[in-house]
Amino acid sequence: MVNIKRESALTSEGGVRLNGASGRNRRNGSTLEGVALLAGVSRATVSRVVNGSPKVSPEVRRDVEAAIERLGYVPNRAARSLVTRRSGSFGLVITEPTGRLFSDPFFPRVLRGISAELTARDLQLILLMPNSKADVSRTGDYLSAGHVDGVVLVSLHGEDPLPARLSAAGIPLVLVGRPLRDVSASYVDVDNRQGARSAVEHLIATGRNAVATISGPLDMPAGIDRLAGYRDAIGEAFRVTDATLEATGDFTQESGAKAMTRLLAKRPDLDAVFAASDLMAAGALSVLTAAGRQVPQDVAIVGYDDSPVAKSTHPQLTSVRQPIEEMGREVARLLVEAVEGTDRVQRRVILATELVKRASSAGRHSP
Amino acid sequence: MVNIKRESALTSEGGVRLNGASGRNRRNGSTLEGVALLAGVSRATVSRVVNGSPKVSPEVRRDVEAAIERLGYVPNRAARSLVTRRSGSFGLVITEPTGRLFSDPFFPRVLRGISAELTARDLQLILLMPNSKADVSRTGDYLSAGHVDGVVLVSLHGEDPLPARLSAAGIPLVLVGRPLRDVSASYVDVDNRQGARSAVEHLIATGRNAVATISGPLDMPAGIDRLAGYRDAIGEAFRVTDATLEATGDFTQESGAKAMTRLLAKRPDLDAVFAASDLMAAGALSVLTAAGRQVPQDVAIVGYDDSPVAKSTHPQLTSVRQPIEEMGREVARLLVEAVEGTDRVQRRVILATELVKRASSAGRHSP
DNA sequence: CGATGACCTGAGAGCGCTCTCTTGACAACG
DNA sequence: CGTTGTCAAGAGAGCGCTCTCAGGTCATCG
Repeated sequence: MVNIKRESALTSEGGVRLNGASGRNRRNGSTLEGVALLAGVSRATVSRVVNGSPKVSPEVRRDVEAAIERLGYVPNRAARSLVTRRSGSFGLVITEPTGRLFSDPFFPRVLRGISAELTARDLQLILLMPNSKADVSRTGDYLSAGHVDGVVLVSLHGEDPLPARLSAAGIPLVLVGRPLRDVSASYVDVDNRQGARSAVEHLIATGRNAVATISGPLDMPAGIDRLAGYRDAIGEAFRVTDATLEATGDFTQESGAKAMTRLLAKRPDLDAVFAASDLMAAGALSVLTAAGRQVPQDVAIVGYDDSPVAKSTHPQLTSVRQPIEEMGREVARLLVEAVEGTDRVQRRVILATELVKRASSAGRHSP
Repeated sequence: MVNIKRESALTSEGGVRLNGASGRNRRNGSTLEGVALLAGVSRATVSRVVNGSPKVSPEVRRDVEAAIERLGYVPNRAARSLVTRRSGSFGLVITEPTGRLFSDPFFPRVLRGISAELTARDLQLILLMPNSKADVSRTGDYLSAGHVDGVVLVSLHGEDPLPARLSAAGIPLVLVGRPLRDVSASYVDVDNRQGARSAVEHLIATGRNAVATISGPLDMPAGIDRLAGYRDAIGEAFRVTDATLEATGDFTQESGAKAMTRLLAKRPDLDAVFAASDLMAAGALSVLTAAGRQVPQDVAIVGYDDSPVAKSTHPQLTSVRQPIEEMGREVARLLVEAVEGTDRVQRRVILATELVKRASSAGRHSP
């Protein structure tokens, strides 16, 4: 009795739906039930077809597909997600207030990489940009509530509470960039150390003897690693590193200019500078020019990031290019693996950089 | 009988859940049912409390809230969305292949504005960056399927099929930036025309007589409007505009340099340039310097965007600053209104710009 | 003092989907 | 010829939530 009543109600409803949108908010009226009715099969069979189950006979499959096509049926993600407990979406958390995020195209490029990979797999990216402490907490609530299948964290600061919270909640997590503190999560990074090293080796190879550096902030992995790479190259070439050739900035142009001023005061004999960002390199360049040093004749400069700024200075900056899109793709791949696989192995993927040579580091005696 | 059985089953399940995660994938075991059991009320009442219904007595509300707190209950969005037919999320579509998206911080800033506004309302942002024609089509499928409550479109190109498709599907739509073709959707834009006009008026006010412009591409609203603003100011000051003072670029630095070369050839007497982007201004600056013109003494320059590049040139560029975050916030507000309200009125919101004066346009005779 | 609201609260149906379990058909086997 | 196995397809029970209706409790009023 109950069954019959239910069925008939559904049948008539199905009919209504076929005629177009019934209630408000009903974007696409067709449901599994409607398709099943039209194809003359059960809901379960339609579900099998939609999800590509192998145990459906070819004829039935054909009929069902025709019905789906005719009704323009699209599965309701909410309903599916309710039972599968998978949302088909990933959270991307950006906690960078301003700074790097806005001063170079790093962020959109990572995004594009991640997005490309997820789109290909029919997965969605949910963007979260907490602005305040309260926001961070809410973001944590949201992510822990199981609304996403996994999380990408960008620009992790030391005291960020999110990684611990998420891994406690058992949510797959991948970081963009090596975290400062050791957190139990996979991450993808570019080889900052090797990138810096190759830049400095290039300067040395073109005949520079007093190679200074303007490092990034030493509380950020990118700052630390690029300084380490600089020291690697210097140490290998000259056996010793020299603190008077090192100054610290914060990746901004002003900080680069100030650091350059300090370096010139300490070491008027320097003949090359490796800056850990293009912006700092640009700042250094303006100070050098103002001080009457010719670039690259008197002092060579190499920047980092290969950002648009590198091409807007005069002379244009030699710079270290990073495979940022690829980094994003790799992050997405890692995350999907973590969600689908059962192993909880943490992975570290480090991508190689490339030195782009321009006028600012041309050899002393070359044209 | 059935009821009792059902209740008891749930009770025992509830117990299990209290002890922690039961099955895999169960992030947070507590449900409305569990909270109701603990608080000694019905599911419906808990639902009322959660959704802030006024018709709940203070004592009951207190009890329920305590139970929610104790269980760490978080509503399941999928279940809610299944019945409300609202997803609580908006799609953000970016169809810009490279160009502007990566050469200035416009995009992250808009994003931040949108995100701030949505986060405050507990709504989610789903990012979609179609890379190919096929991607665009899939994106359209996704958005039309009712998985989002509304859509933001950024950087609309002329032949983009999305607006028509979405408005046909009845999905609220807001555009970032005025579209080239007239589409039936609300949009938010900055006042490109007035921004350009004020820049040129500034040049004229500081004694320049032959003010040239390097416009953006004339198939983009930003390019068209900024040129119109230039002509407004010139027309008003001199009664006529002069085509020999106009050259077209594509917002990039190289195009700015080339346009400047052309302008110098046509009008060696020019004493000011308004470029429709900072990058083009930077390109123009390098050409002028190479040609032996002093900036700002011989030729003044004003850029547009107030991007980091504006501060990296020498001299630094006067530029038109746009309220980009605010633009994002406004977009989000419009969209939320469109979803919640019943009126389908299209709105156009135009935000004012601000001229940031720097050395590149200092008066001819000032220090 | 019974009737009338006003106000809370509970019962129950269902949103659209997945997935287990069962059924039914048919072939192969002893 | 009965038994067993195999495979396709259906029945039905939920997933967790919202929302309509119905009921129950009081204070208020004629």
